[in-house]
Amino acid sequence: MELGQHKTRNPVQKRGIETRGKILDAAMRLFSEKGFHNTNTKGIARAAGVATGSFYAYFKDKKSVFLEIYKGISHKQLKEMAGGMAGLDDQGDTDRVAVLLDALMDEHGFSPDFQREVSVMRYSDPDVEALHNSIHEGLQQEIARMLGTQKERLRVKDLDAAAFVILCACEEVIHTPRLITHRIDRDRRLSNLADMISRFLYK
Amino acid sequence: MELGQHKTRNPVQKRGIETRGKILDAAMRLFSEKGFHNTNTKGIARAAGVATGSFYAYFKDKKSVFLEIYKGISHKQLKEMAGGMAGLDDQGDTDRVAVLLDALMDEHGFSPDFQREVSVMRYSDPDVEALHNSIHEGLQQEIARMLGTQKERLRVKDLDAAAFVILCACEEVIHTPRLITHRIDRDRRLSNLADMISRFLYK
Amino acid sequence: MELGQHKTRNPVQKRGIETRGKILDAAMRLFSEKGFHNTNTKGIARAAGVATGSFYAYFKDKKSVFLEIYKGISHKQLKEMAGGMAGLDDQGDTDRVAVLLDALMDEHGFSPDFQREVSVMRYSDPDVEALHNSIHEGLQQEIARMLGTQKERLRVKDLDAAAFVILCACEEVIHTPRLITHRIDRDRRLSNLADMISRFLYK
Amino acid sequence: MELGQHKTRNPVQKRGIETRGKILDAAMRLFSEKGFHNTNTKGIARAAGVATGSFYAYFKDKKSVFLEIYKGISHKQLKEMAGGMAGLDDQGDTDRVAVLLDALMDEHGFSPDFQREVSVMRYSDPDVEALHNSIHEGLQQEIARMLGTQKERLRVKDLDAAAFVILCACEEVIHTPRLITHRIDRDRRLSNLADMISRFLYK
DNA sequence: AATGAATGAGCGTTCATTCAT
DNA sequence: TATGAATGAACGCTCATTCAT
Repeated sequence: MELGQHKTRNPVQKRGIETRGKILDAAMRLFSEKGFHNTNTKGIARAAGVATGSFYAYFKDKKSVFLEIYKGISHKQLKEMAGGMAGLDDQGDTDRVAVLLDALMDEHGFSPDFQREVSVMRYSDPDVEALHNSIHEGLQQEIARMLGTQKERLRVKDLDAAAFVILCACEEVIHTPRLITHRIDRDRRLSNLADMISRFLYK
Repeated sequence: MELGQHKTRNPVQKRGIETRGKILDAAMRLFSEKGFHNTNTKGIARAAGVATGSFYAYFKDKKSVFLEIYKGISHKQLKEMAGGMAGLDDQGDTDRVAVLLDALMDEHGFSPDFQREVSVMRYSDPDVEALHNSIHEGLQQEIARMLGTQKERLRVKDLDAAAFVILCACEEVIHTPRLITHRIDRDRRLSNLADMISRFLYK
Repeated sequence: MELGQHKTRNPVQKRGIETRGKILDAAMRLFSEKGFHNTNTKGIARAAGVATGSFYAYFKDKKSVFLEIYKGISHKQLKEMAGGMAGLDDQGDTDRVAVLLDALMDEHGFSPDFQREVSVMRYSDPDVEALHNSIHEGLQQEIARMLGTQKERLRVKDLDAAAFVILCACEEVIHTPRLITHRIDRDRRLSNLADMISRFLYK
Repeated sequence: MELGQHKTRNPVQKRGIETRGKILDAAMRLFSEKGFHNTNTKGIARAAGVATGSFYAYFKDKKSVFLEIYKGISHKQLKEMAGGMAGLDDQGDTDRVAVLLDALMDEHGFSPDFQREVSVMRYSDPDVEALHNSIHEGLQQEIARMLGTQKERLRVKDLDAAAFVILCACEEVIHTPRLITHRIDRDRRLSNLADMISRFLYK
């Protein structure tokens, strides 16, 4: 029906929808645990408790499951972010930054390992890249919009660019330490990040 | 003689050194263009204009070429960074940040796309991860050391944490736009980044 | 369910069992014709009329097919030998030796060329060696047991050692001429062998 | 000059002859230790202290070294056997059999592991097979000739067939236990073998 | 709709042999 | 003559995908 659905089944019955869901769950678990390239379709099918063939009945190929999982996550992410931001129009500046950081941490909180795999894939796959860019853009706009609500208190003028820089800083600060037990503990990292952003933004 | 050379040829003659170099160049080009997983050894050999067997005469396997390239790049990187920092002990604050950014941009300037591939691989390969972490640590210490020379002018106290946050911010701001023709142009990105760092660091 | 099946398919349906069988047949044919080292997995698959991948669906690797074929043959061998021996408890001495020779010839009769390949492999592969040794031991014990039923007629005392020597003599006499159209014809070879064994064993 | 020398160097100078010898020695050592298939030409050259290219200057290919080594060994073998047999024209029967066994044991004594590798190769390579057959034939004729010198004492008539059967029995009895620490010790094996042969041959 | 057996292109890697120096 | 770098066909094996049942 939809474009890009490529002959895959579009389940409307309860059973089909469940099967589809089981595959998505299994795939997400395996991608997160072992990475995209070390996960194979047979493994996903087995983990989902279905036959290999069923996998291809519901999904065009391995990558399309990956993209679909990512879409789902991002959707939740953006909604959560928007929700979080909405409630703080009358908060103090420091709180705002804290909420922003929380929301972004939570972004990864949903599924840090899967997010990591996205960071990997976005460089080697155009589709993942495109999707990632659009999510990034969405988050950035959300931040910019939030900044727009308190313009008079801000020292920055170029809200879009500021949002971009903040988002980048947050992402990397959040991502990097996942890899190692870092010499600098979490509190020091986050308080410095929050401090940097506050000073940057506010008069 | 180096450890971990695993039966590979260690060329001393001109011809051998050239071949080794041709393979490294080709590998770097292909890794950068298509990513590690989409590059195969046959392809590298072909691009280098040598036979498959020659690849394995000089390198243990695909990954070891990758690591060797990365080692070379990082070595240059750290030296350059240290050099750049050395000359600015009596510069003004803004200049310092500019020089830091330049050095880090240049870091990627060496081979932006390969760096990108490193970011990819560090998540899925422990050796790449370890090497990347040690480079990151080196850069961070270099920044912290530089900050230490002008303590009285700084508002931040935790120099290590500050260095970490700054480095992360820079890396992501520099990396991300490589992927897309970005809506926010380079100047806006960089001036905001510089501004953020300056406000963060200095009284 | 058997141990050592290493992720391989364990077919229960007719189709799968057939495929497995086709692969075993083809492998046996090729091993016999060209030897283990000159037979490759692609060749086995082609000869079996299946894809390379199917080979690896049913067998861990090339060697495991070899061992499985050998196991099958040996099993039949030992059973047949035991059967043949059972029926002759009241036979004359010459007949006994004749029956023994028949059973051992038949041993090879099952698949002389494959047996030859076993003789080859046992020297270079520990698993083949172990299996071969256990078969050899089994045959030897069978002979010793048979000898034990007519002790009073025998001139040999060390039944185990006698069984060993007889078995060796038979094996080599049977094996060797497979290689060439021998100058000494089969009847001369076998009658001398039988004569030697009889004189050795009986008063 | 000679046929089958295929463009290989035919050294007459001392240096060349030495090099050739070093290669033969190294090859023999490696073939014996690791088997033909697990020995590679690079390894032989390295062990011989010469360059890969030199290997091919003196030998057509890997197999031809193998054959040449085997030829050398067999030559010595046959001569030794003939020598041993010559001196015993007036010995008693038991002694004769003992001498024969000694000579054949010694056959393998020269280089048991290389002999083992011959047993392997003769099945898979026609050239090795042919050579092996001609050696076998030579040994057999030597035995038959020896038997011919004491006809009146023998009960066997078909000397050629008897020689064949004896040789086979000896070979296998000698070979087999190389593989395992045998349950039946050497003395029991050999005395039974000698007994069997004596009873077979003599009135 | 669901199964899982079958497919085969493609991978990383080895090594006997050749050839430029 | 001697070197050892270079060659490339061939290997064992994997796995995303298809298709007969």
